[in-house]
Amino acid sequence: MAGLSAATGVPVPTIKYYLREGLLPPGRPLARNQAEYGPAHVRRLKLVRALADYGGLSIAAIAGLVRHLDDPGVSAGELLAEAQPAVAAPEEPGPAPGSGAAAERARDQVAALLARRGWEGLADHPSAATLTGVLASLLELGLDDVLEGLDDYAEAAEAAASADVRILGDVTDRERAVEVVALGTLLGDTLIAALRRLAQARLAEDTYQS
Amino acid sequence: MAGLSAATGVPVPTIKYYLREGLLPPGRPLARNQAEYGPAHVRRLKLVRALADYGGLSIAAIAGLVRHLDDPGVSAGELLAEAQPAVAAPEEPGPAPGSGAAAERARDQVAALLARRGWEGLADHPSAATLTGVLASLLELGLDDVLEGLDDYAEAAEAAASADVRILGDVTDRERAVEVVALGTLLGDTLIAALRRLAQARLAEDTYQS
DNA sequence: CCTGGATGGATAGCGACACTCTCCAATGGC
DNA sequence: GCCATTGGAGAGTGTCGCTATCCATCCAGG
Repeated sequence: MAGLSAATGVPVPTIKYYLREGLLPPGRPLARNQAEYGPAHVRRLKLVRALADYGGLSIAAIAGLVRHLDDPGVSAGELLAEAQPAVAAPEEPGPAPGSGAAAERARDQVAALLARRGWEGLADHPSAATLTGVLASLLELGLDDVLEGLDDYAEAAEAAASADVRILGDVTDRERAVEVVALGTLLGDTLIAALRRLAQARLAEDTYQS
Repeated sequence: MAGLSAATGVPVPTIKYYLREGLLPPGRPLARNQAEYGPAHVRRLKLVRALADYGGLSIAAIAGLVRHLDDPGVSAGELLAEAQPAVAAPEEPGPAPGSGAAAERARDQVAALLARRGWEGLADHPSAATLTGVLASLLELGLDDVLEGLDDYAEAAEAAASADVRILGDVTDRERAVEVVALGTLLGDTLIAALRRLAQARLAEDTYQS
Protein backbone atom coordinates (compact mmCIF):
# COMPACT_ATOMS: atom_id res chain seq x y z
CA MET A 1 0.00 0.00 0.00
CA ALA A 2 2.91 2.29 0.69
CA GLY A 3 4.05 1.46 -2.81
CA LEU A 4 0.69 2.36 -4.25
CA SER A 5 0.86 5.64 -2.41
CA ALA A 6 4.36 6.34 -3.66
CA ALA A 7 3.44 5.50 -7.26
CA THR A 8 0.50 7.89 -7.36
CA GLY A 9 1.27 10.58 -4.82
CA VAL A 10 -1.97 9.88 -2.99
CA PRO A 11 -1.54 9.71 0.80
CA VAL A 12 -2.11 6.35 2.44
CA PRO A 13 -5.11 7.41 4.58
CA THR A 14 -6.82 8.67 1.45
CA ILE A 15 -6.25 5.33 -0.25
CA LYS A 16 -7.85 3.62 2.71
CA TYR A 17 -10.78 5.99 2.41
CA TYR A 18 -11.18 5.24 -1.29
CA LEU A 19 -11.09 1.52 -0.55
CA ARG A 20 -13.83 2.00 2.00
CA GLU A 21 -15.95 3.95 -0.47
CA GLY A 22 -15.47 1.33 -3.13
CA LEU A 23 -13.61 3.61 -5.52
CA LEU A 24 -10.75 1.18 -5.51
CA PRO A 25 -11.16 -2.60 -5.46
CA PRO A 26 -9.40 -4.33 -2.55
CA GLY A 27 -6.02 -5.82 -3.28
CA ARG A 28 -5.50 -9.56 -3.31
CA PRO A 29 -4.94 -10.44 0.36
CA LEU A 30 -1.66 -12.18 1.03
CA ALA A 31 -2.14 -12.33 4.75
CA ARG A 32 -4.53 -10.84 7.23
CA ASN A 33 -2.61 -7.61 7.23
CA GLN A 34 -1.11 -7.44 3.81
CA ALA A 35 -2.52 -7.21 0.31
CA GLU A 36 -1.09 -7.06 -3.16
CA TYR A 37 -1.80 -4.09 -5.38
CA GLY A 38 -0.96 -4.20 -9.07
CA PRO A 39 -0.68 -1.74 -11.93
CA ALA A 40 -4.46 -1.89 -12.35
CA HIS A 41 -4.79 -0.27 -8.95
CA VAL A 42 -2.33 2.45 -9.87
CA ARG A 43 -4.30 3.13 -13.02
CA ARG A 44 -7.62 3.18 -11.25
CA LEU A 45 -6.29 5.55 -8.65
CA LYS A 46 -5.10 7.93 -11.35
CA LEU A 47 -8.51 7.72 -13.00
CA VAL A 48 -10.21 8.58 -9.73
CA ARG A 49 -7.95 11.53 -9.12
CA ALA A 50 -8.41 12.84 -12.64
CA LEU A 51 -12.18 12.65 -12.34
CA ALA A 52 -12.13 14.32 -8.94
CA ASP A 53 -9.54 17.01 -9.68
CA TYR A 54 -10.51 18.06 -13.17
CA GLY A 55 -13.85 16.41 -13.78
CA GLY A 56 -15.50 17.98 -10.78
CA LEU A 57 -17.20 14.74 -9.85
CA SER A 58 -18.12 14.00 -6.26
CA ILE A 59 -16.70 10.90 -4.61
CA ALA A 60 -20.17 9.37 -4.64
CA ALA A 61 -20.57 9.97 -8.38
CA ILE A 62 -17.20 8.39 -9.07
CA ALA A 63 -18.20 5.44 -6.93
CA GLY A 64 -21.31 5.02 -9.05
CA LEU A 65 -19.34 5.00 -12.26
CA VAL A 66 -16.66 2.72 -10.99
CA ARG A 67 -19.01 0.19 -9.44
CA HIS A 68 -19.98 -0.92 -12.92
CA LEU A 69 -16.37 -1.32 -13.89
CA ASP A 70 -15.76 -3.82 -11.11
CA ASP A 71 -18.96 -5.73 -11.75
CA PRO A 72 -18.14 -8.44 -14.28
CA GLY A 73 -21.79 -9.03 -15.24
CA VAL A 74 -22.23 -6.08 -17.55
CA SER A 75 -21.32 -5.78 -21.18
CA ALA A 76 -19.30 -2.96 -22.64
CA GLY A 77 -22.43 -1.64 -24.33
CA GLU A 78 -24.35 -1.48 -21.07
CA LEU A 79 -21.39 0.17 -19.44
CA LEU A 80 -21.33 2.90 -22.04
CA ALA A 81 -25.07 3.34 -21.88
CA GLU A 82 -24.77 3.86 -18.13
CA ALA A 83 -21.65 5.93 -18.20
CA GLN A 84 -22.91 8.61 -20.52
CA PRO A 85 -25.87 9.81 -18.43
CA ALA A 86 -23.89 9.38 -15.21
CA VAL A 87 -21.36 11.73 -16.66
CA ALA A 88 -23.96 13.99 -18.23
CA ALA A 89 -25.85 14.59 -14.99
CA PRO A 90 -23.41 13.97 -12.17
CA GLU A 91 -25.42 16.09 -9.77
CA GLU A 92 -28.98 17.21 -9.51
CA PRO A 93 -29.64 19.57 -12.42
CA GLY A 94 -30.23 22.60 -10.25
CA PRO A 95 -33.59 24.15 -9.63
CA ALA A 96 -36.13 23.21 -12.26
CA PRO A 97 -36.85 26.25 -14.40
CA GLY A 98 -40.46 26.43 -13.35
CA SER A 99 -42.55 29.43 -14.12
CA GLY A 100 -41.95 32.93 -15.41
CA ALA A 101 -41.76 34.49 -18.81
CA ALA A 102 -38.02 33.87 -19.06
CA ALA A 103 -38.44 30.15 -18.40
CA GLU A 104 -41.14 30.04 -21.04
CA ARG A 105 -38.94 31.71 -23.61
CA ALA A 106 -36.02 29.51 -22.70
CA ARG A 107 -38.07 26.39 -23.30
CA ASP A 108 -39.21 27.71 -26.66
CA GLN A 109 -35.70 28.60 -27.69
CA VAL A 110 -34.36 25.20 -26.73
CA ALA A 111 -37.12 23.47 -28.66
CA ALA A 112 -36.42 25.66 -31.68
CA LEU A 113 -32.71 24.98 -31.47
CA LEU A 114 -33.22 21.22 -31.26
CA ALA A 115 -35.45 21.42 -34.30
CA ARG A 116 -32.97 23.55 -36.26
CA ARG A 117 -30.17 21.16 -35.49
CA GLY A 118 -32.15 18.10 -36.32
CA TRP A 119 -31.83 16.93 -32.75
CA GLU A 120 -35.41 15.83 -32.33
CA GLY A 121 -35.91 13.22 -29.69
CA LEU A 122 -33.33 14.74 -27.38
CA ALA A 123 -35.85 16.91 -25.57
CA ASP A 124 -35.81 14.54 -22.59
CA HIS A 125 -32.06 14.33 -22.32
CA PRO A 126 -30.92 15.66 -18.93
CA SER A 127 -28.65 18.11 -20.66
CA ALA A 128 -31.63 19.69 -22.38
CA ALA A 129 -32.99 20.61 -18.95
CA THR A 130 -29.66 22.09 -17.95
CA LEU A 131 -29.62 24.04 -21.17
CA THR A 132 -33.08 25.40 -20.49
CA GLY A 133 -32.11 26.35 -16.95
CA VAL A 134 -29.03 28.22 -18.06
CA LEU A 135 -30.91 30.02 -20.80
CA ALA A 136 -33.68 30.96 -18.40
CA SER A 137 -31.13 32.50 -16.02
CA LEU A 138 -29.53 34.43 -18.83
CA LEU A 139 -32.82 35.71 -20.17
CA GLU A 140 -34.03 36.66 -16.72
CA LEU A 141 -31.00 38.89 -16.44
CA GLY A 142 -31.66 40.42 -19.82
CA LEU A 143 -28.77 38.86 -21.68
CA ASP A 144 -30.86 38.27 -24.73
CA ASP A 145 -27.78 38.61 -26.91
CA VAL A 146 -26.75 35.05 -26.19
CA LEU A 147 -29.65 33.88 -28.26
CA GLU A 148 -27.96 35.18 -31.34
CA GLY A 149 -24.78 33.32 -30.49
CA LEU A 150 -26.60 30.13 -29.62
CA ASP A 151 -26.20 28.55 -33.01
CA ASP A 152 -22.53 29.38 -33.05
CA TYR A 153 -22.11 27.65 -29.73
CA ALA A 154 -24.07 24.68 -30.99
CA GLU A 155 -21.85 24.57 -34.04
CA ALA A 156 -18.77 24.58 -31.85
CA ALA A 157 -20.24 21.91 -29.60
CA GLU A 158 -21.03 19.72 -32.56
CA ALA A 159 -17.49 20.06 -33.83
CA ALA A 160 -16.13 19.07 -30.43
CA ALA A 161 -18.52 16.14 -30.23
CA SER A 162 -17.47 14.76 -33.57
CA ALA A 163 -13.86 14.93 -32.43
CA ASP A 164 -15.01 12.98 -29.36
CA VAL A 165 -16.68 10.29 -31.38
CA ARG A 166 -13.71 9.97 -33.66
CA ILE A 167 -11.51 9.38 -30.64
CA LEU A 168 -13.88 6.82 -29.22
CA GLY A 169 -14.03 5.09 -32.55
CA ASP A 170 -11.19 2.69 -32.13
CA VAL A 171 -11.54 1.81 -28.49
CA THR A 172 -12.49 -1.77 -27.90
CA ASP A 173 -11.25 -2.64 -24.44
CA ARG A 174 -14.05 -2.60 -21.93
CA GLU A 175 -12.46 -0.79 -19.01
CA ARG A 176 -10.82 1.65 -21.35
CA ALA A 177 -14.06 2.48 -23.11
CA VAL A 178 -15.62 3.74 -19.92
CA GLU A 179 -12.48 5.62 -19.06
CA VAL A 180 -12.53 7.26 -22.43
CA VAL A 181 -16.16 8.27 -22.15
CA ALA A 182 -15.82 9.59 -18.64
CA LEU A 183 -12.48 11.28 -19.08
CA GLY A 184 -13.18 12.51 -22.56
CA THR A 185 -16.46 14.04 -21.60
CA LEU A 186 -15.58 15.52 -18.25
CA LEU A 187 -11.99 16.49 -18.76
CA GLY A 188 -13.01 17.56 -22.22
CA ASP A 189 -15.30 20.13 -20.63
CA THR A 190 -12.46 21.54 -18.59
CA LEU A 191 -10.18 21.40 -21.57
CA ILE A 192 -12.60 23.25 -23.82
CA ALA A 193 -13.30 25.78 -21.09
CA ALA A 194 -9.58 26.42 -20.70
CA LEU A 195 -9.16 26.81 -24.44
CA ARG A 196 -12.08 29.19 -24.57
CA ARG A 197 -10.52 31.32 -21.85
CA LEU A 198 -7.32 31.48 -23.81
CA ALA A 199 -9.09 32.36 -27.04
CA GLN A 200 -11.06 35.04 -25.20
CA ALA A 201 -7.94 36.48 -23.70
CA ARG A 202 -6.34 36.61 -27.12
CA LEU A 203 -9.32 38.24 -28.78
CA ALA A 204 -9.81 40.70 -25.93
CA GLU A 205 -6.17 41.72 -26.28
CA ASP A 206 -6.69 42.50 -29.93
CA THR A 207 -9.97 44.26 -29.40
CA TYR A 208 -9.28 46.40 -26.40
CA GLN A 209 -5.57 46.84 -26.78
CA SER A 210 -5.30 46.86 -22.95
CA MET B 1 -37.14 41.96 2.53
CA ALA B 2 -40.07 39.60 2.37
CA GLY B 3 -40.81 41.16 -0.99
CA LEU B 4 -37.28 40.57 -2.18
CA SER B 5 -37.60 36.97 -1.13
CA ALA B 6 -40.93 36.60 -2.92
CA ALA B 7 -39.60 38.19 -6.09
CA THR B 8 -36.63 35.86 -6.36
CA GLY B 9 -37.64 32.68 -4.58
CA VAL B 10 -34.66 32.94 -2.28
CA PRO B 11 -35.53 32.27 1.39
CA VAL B 12 -35.24 35.19 3.78
CA PRO B 13 -32.47 33.68 5.97
CA THR B 14 -30.40 33.13 2.88
CA ILE B 15 -30.84 36.76 1.88
CA LYS B 16 -29.64 37.77 5.33
CA TYR B 17 -26.66 35.50 4.88
CA TYR B 18 -25.83 37.04 1.52
CA LEU B 19 -26.07 40.51 3.04
CA ARG B 20 -23.64 39.46 5.75
CA GLU B 21 -21.23 38.08 3.19
CA GLY B 22 -21.41 41.23 1.11
CA LEU B 23 -22.93 39.54 -1.94
CA LEU B 24 -25.80 41.94 -1.74
CA PRO B 25 -25.47 45.62 -0.83
CA PRO B 26 -27.61 46.66 2.14
CA GLY B 27 -30.92 48.29 1.36
CA ARG B 28 -31.51 51.95 2.04
CA PRO B 29 -32.54 52.04 5.72
CA LEU B 30 -35.93 53.60 6.34
CA ALA B 31 -35.87 52.95 10.02
CA ARG B 32 -33.75 50.93 12.36
CA ASN B 33 -35.60 47.79 11.48
CA GLN B 34 -36.68 48.37 7.94
CA ALA B 35 -34.87 48.90 4.70
CA GLU B 36 -35.84 49.51 1.13
CA TYR B 37 -34.82 47.09 -1.57
CA GLY B 38 -35.22 48.03 -5.20
CA PRO B 39 -35.09 46.27 -8.54
CA ALA B 40 -31.30 46.48 -8.47
CA HIS B 41 -31.33 44.14 -5.50
CA VAL B 42 -33.62 41.71 -7.27
CA ARG B 43 -31.30 41.73 -10.22
CA ARG B 44 -28.20 41.26 -8.12
CA LEU B 45 -29.78 38.38 -6.29
CA LYS B 46 -30.60 36.66 -9.55
CA LEU B 47 -27.03 37.22 -10.69
CA VAL B 48 -25.71 35.64 -7.51
CA ARG B 49 -27.98 32.63 -7.84
CA ALA B 50 -27.10 32.15 -11.48
CA LEU B 51 -23.38 32.23 -10.71
CA ALA B 52 -23.81 29.84 -7.80
CA ASP B 53 -26.24 27.41 -9.42
CA TYR B 54 -24.85 27.16 -12.91
CA GLY B 55 -21.50 28.87 -12.74
CA GLY B 56 -20.21 26.65 -9.96
CA LEU B 57 -18.67 29.59 -8.13
CA SER B 58 -18.23 29.53 -4.38
CA ILE B 59 -19.87 32.20 -2.29
CA ALA B 60 -16.45 33.65 -1.54
CA ALA B 61 -15.58 33.88 -5.25
CA ILE B 62 -18.85 35.62 -6.00
CA ALA B 63 -18.17 38.02 -3.15
CA GLY B 64 -14.82 38.85 -4.72
CA LEU B 65 -16.40 39.60 -8.07
CA VAL B 66 -19.24 41.58 -6.68
CA ARG B 67 -17.16 43.67 -4.32
CA HIS B 68 -15.79 45.53 -7.31
CA LEU B 69 -19.27 46.16 -8.61
CA ASP B 70 -20.25 48.00 -5.45
CA ASP B 71 -17.03 49.97 -5.27
CA PRO B 72 -17.60 53.18 -7.23
CA GLY B 73 -13.90 53.97 -7.59
CA VAL B 74 -13.08 51.55 -10.39
CA SER B 75 -13.56 52.04 -14.08
CA ALA B 76 -15.32 49.61 -16.35
CA GLY B 77 -12.00 48.67 -17.90
CA GLU B 78 -10.45 47.79 -14.57
CA LEU B 79 -13.56 45.85 -13.69
CA LEU B 80 -13.27 43.77 -16.80
CA ALA B 81 -9.58 43.28 -16.29
CA GLU B 82 -10.31 41.94 -12.82
CA ALA B 83 -13.37 39.97 -13.73
CA GLN B 84 -11.80 37.87 -16.43
CA PRO B 85 -9.10 36.19 -14.32
CA ALA B 86 -11.45 35.89 -11.34
CA VAL B 87 -13.77 33.99 -13.57
CA ALA B 88 -10.99 32.11 -15.29
CA ALA B 89 -9.47 30.78 -12.09
CA PRO B 90 -12.20 30.77 -9.46
CA GLU B 91 -10.43 28.15 -7.40
CA GLU B 92 -6.90 26.97 -7.06
CA PRO B 93 -5.94 25.24 -10.30
CA GLY B 94 -5.54 21.82 -8.80
CA PRO B 95 -2.22 20.10 -8.24
CA ALA B 96 0.57 21.57 -10.30
CA PRO B 97 1.58 19.07 -12.95
CA GLY B 98 5.04 18.62 -11.58
CA SER B 99 7.22 15.81 -12.76
CA GLY B 100 6.82 12.72 -14.86
CA ALA B 101 7.06 11.99 -18.56
CA ALA B 102 3.37 12.70 -19.09
CA ALA B 103 3.66 16.15 -17.54
CA GLU B 104 6.63 16.83 -19.73
CA ARG B 105 4.79 15.85 -22.88
CA ALA B 106 1.75 17.82 -21.82
CA ARG B 107 3.82 20.96 -21.43
CA ASP B 108 5.37 20.47 -24.84
CA GLN B 109 2.02 19.91 -26.46
CA VAL B 110 0.54 22.99 -24.89
CA ALA B 111 3.46 25.09 -26.00
CA ALA B 112 3.17 23.70 -29.52
CA LEU B 113 -0.55 24.36 -29.59
CA LEU B 114 -0.13 27.94 -28.44
CA ALA B 115 2.45 28.46 -31.17
CA ARG B 116 0.25 26.89 -33.85
CA ARG B 117 -2.66 29.05 -32.86
CA GLY B 118 -0.64 32.20 -32.71
CA TRP B 119 -1.39 32.50 -29.02
CA GLU B 120 2.10 33.40 -27.93
CA GLY B 121 2.24 35.32 -24.72
CA LEU B 122 -0.56 33.34 -23.16
CA ALA B 123 1.75 30.77 -21.64
CA ASP B 124 1.33 32.38 -18.23
CA HIS B 125 -2.42 32.57 -18.35
CA PRO B 126 -3.93 30.49 -15.52
CA SER B 127 -5.96 28.54 -18.05
CA ALA B 128 -2.78 27.38 -19.73
CA ALA B 129 -1.82 25.67 -16.47
CA THR B 130 -5.22 24.03 -16.25
CA LEU B 131 -4.85 22.88 -19.81
CA THR B 132 -1.48 21.36 -19.06
CA GLY B 133 -2.85 19.61 -15.99
CA VAL B 134 -5.74 18.11 -17.86
CA LEU B 135 -3.53 16.96 -20.69
CA ALA B 136 -1.05 15.45 -18.27
CA SER B 137 -3.83 13.44 -16.64
CA LEU B 138 -5.09 12.23 -19.97
CA LEU B 139 -1.65 11.24 -21.18
CA GLU B 140 -0.86 9.50 -17.93
CA LEU B 141 -3.86 7.31 -18.53
CA GLY B 142 -2.82 6.61 -22.06
CA LEU B 143 -5.47 8.62 -23.84
CA ASP B 144 -3.02 9.86 -26.41
CA ASP B 145 -5.80 10.10 -28.95
CA VAL B 146 -6.97 13.41 -27.55
CA LEU B 147 -3.84 14.98 -28.94
CA GLU B 148 -5.15 14.48 -32.44
CA GLY B 149 -8.43 16.14 -31.53
CA LEU B 150 -6.75 19.01 -29.76
CA ASP B 151 -6.77 21.35 -32.71
CA ASP B 152 -10.40 20.60 -33.38
CA TYR B 153 -11.22 21.50 -29.81
CA ALA B 154 -9.18 24.66 -30.10
CA GLU B 155 -11.02 25.52 -33.28
CA ALA B 156 -14.35 25.03 -31.52
CA ALA B 157 -13.18 27.08 -28.55
CA GLU B 158 -12.09 29.88 -30.81
CA ALA B 159 -15.45 29.90 -32.54
CA ALA B 160 -17.21 30.09 -29.18
CA ALA B 161 -14.91 32.86 -28.02
CA SER B 162 -15.57 35.00 -31.05
CA ALA B 163 -19.29 34.62 -30.42
CA ASP B 164 -18.54 35.78 -26.87
CA VAL B 165 -16.68 38.83 -28.00
CA ARG B 166 -19.37 39.72 -30.49
CA ILE B 167 -21.94 39.61 -27.71
CA LEU B 168 -19.79 41.74 -25.46
CA GLY B 169 -19.27 44.19 -28.26
CA ASP B 170 -22.21 46.44 -27.69
CA VAL B 171 -22.30 46.46 -23.91
CA THR B 172 -21.52 49.82 -22.46
CA ASP B 173 -23.15 49.87 -19.04
CA ARG B 174 -20.66 49.23 -16.33
CA GLU B 175 -22.54 46.81 -14.10
CA ARG B 176 -23.85 44.97 -17.11
CA ALA B 177 -20.41 44.53 -18.61
CA VAL B 178 -19.21 42.57 -15.62
CA GLU B 179 -22.39 40.57 -15.59
CA VAL B 180 -21.93 39.73 -19.22
CA VAL B 181 -18.33 38.66 -18.74
CA ALA B 182 -19.07 36.57 -15.68
CA LEU B 183 -22.30 35.05 -16.87
CA GLY B 184 -21.18 34.65 -20.44
CA THR B 185 -18.00 32.90 -19.46
CA LEU B 186 -19.26 30.71 -16.67
CA LEU B 187 -22.76 29.92 -17.80
CA GLY B 188 -21.32 29.67 -21.28
CA ASP B 189 -19.20 26.78 -20.07
CA THR B 190 -22.23 24.96 -18.76
CA LEU B 191 -24.14 25.84 -21.88
CA ILE B 192 -21.45 24.54 -24.19
CA ALA B 193 -21.04 21.43 -22.08
CA ALA B 194 -24.77 20.76 -22.28
CA LEU B 195 -24.73 21.28 -26.03
CA ARG B 196 -21.79 18.94 -26.38
CA ARG B 197 -23.64 16.25 -24.44
CA LEU B 198 -26.58 16.61 -26.77
CA ALA B 199 -24.42 16.49 -29.85
CA GLN B 200 -22.64 13.44 -28.48
CA ALA B 201 -25.91 11.72 -27.77
CA ARG B 202 -27.08 12.43 -31.28
CA LEU B 203 -23.91 11.19 -32.90
CA ALA B 204 -23.74 8.12 -30.68
CA GLU B 205 -27.29 7.28 -31.70
CA ASP B 206 -26.34 7.38 -35.35
CA THR B 207 -23.12 5.50 -34.87
CA TYR B 208 -24.14 2.72 -32.56
CA GLN B 209 -27.80 2.48 -33.48
CA SER B 210 -28.54 1.61 -29.83
C1' DC C 1 13.27 -16.40 18.67
C1' DC C 2 12.02 -11.92 19.68
C1' DT C 3 10.95 -7.40 18.84
C1' DG C 4 9.99 -3.03 16.29
C1' DG C 5 7.77 -0.96 12.79
C1' DA C 6 4.58 -1.35 9.07
C1' DT C 7 -0.20 -3.04 7.42
C1' DG C 8 -5.18 -3.49 7.05
C1' DG C 9 -9.28 -2.44 8.96
C1' DA C 10 -12.63 0.22 11.66
C1' DT C 11 -14.29 4.32 14.12
C1' DA C 12 -14.12 8.95 15.21
C1' DG C 13 -12.77 13.61 14.37
C1' DC C 14 -11.74 17.86 11.57
C1' DG C 15 -12.23 21.96 8.66
C1' DA C 16 -14.58 24.07 5.02
C1' DC C 17 -18.87 25.34 3.00
C1' DA C 18 -23.53 27.00 2.47
C1' DC C 19 -26.89 27.65 4.74
C1' DT C 20 -30.49 27.74 8.66
C1' DC C 21 -32.02 28.56 13.38
C1' DT C 22 -32.54 31.24 17.44
C1' DC C 23 -32.73 35.21 19.77
C1' DC C 24 -33.29 40.18 20.30
C1' DA C 25 -34.67 44.96 20.43
C1' DA C 26 -37.09 48.13 17.53
C1' DT C 27 -40.76 49.15 14.92
C1' DG C 28 -45.36 49.68 12.03
C1' DG C 29 -49.93 48.79 11.11
C1' DC C 30 -54.37 47.58 12.80
C1' DG D 1 -51.71 49.96 22.63
C1' DC D 2 -50.22 45.69 21.08
C1' DC D 3 -48.42 42.01 18.55
C1' DA D 4 -46.58 40.12 14.39
C1' DT D 5 -42.77 41.47 11.45
C1' DT D 6 -38.16 43.34 10.47
C1' DG D 7 -33.14 43.72 10.48
C1' DG D 8 -29.21 42.13 12.54
C1' DA D 9 -25.85 39.00 14.87
C1' DG D 10 -24.30 34.52 16.75
C1' DA D 11 -24.38 29.92 17.03
C1' DG D 12 -25.90 25.55 15.13
C1' DT D 13 -26.62 21.97 11.20
C1' DG D 14 -25.74 18.75 7.54
C1' DT D 15 -22.67 17.33 4.00
C1' DC D 16 -18.28 16.50 1.90
C1' DG D 17 -13.69 14.97 1.58
C1' DC D 18 -10.47 13.68 3.87
C1' DT D 19 -7.29 12.79 8.33
C1' DA D 20 -6.17 10.92 12.89
C1' DT D 21 -6.36 7.37 16.24
C1' DC D 22 -6.57 2.59 17.66
C1' DC D 23 -5.61 -2.02 17.46
C1' DA D 24 -4.69 -6.79 16.31
C1' DT D 25 -1.85 -8.81 13.40
C1' DC D 26 2.35 -10.07 10.79
C1' DC D 27 6.89 -9.72 8.37
C1' DA D 28 11.80 -8.75 8.60
C1' DG D 29 16.18 -7.81 10.94
C1' DG D 30 19.14 -8.92 14.61
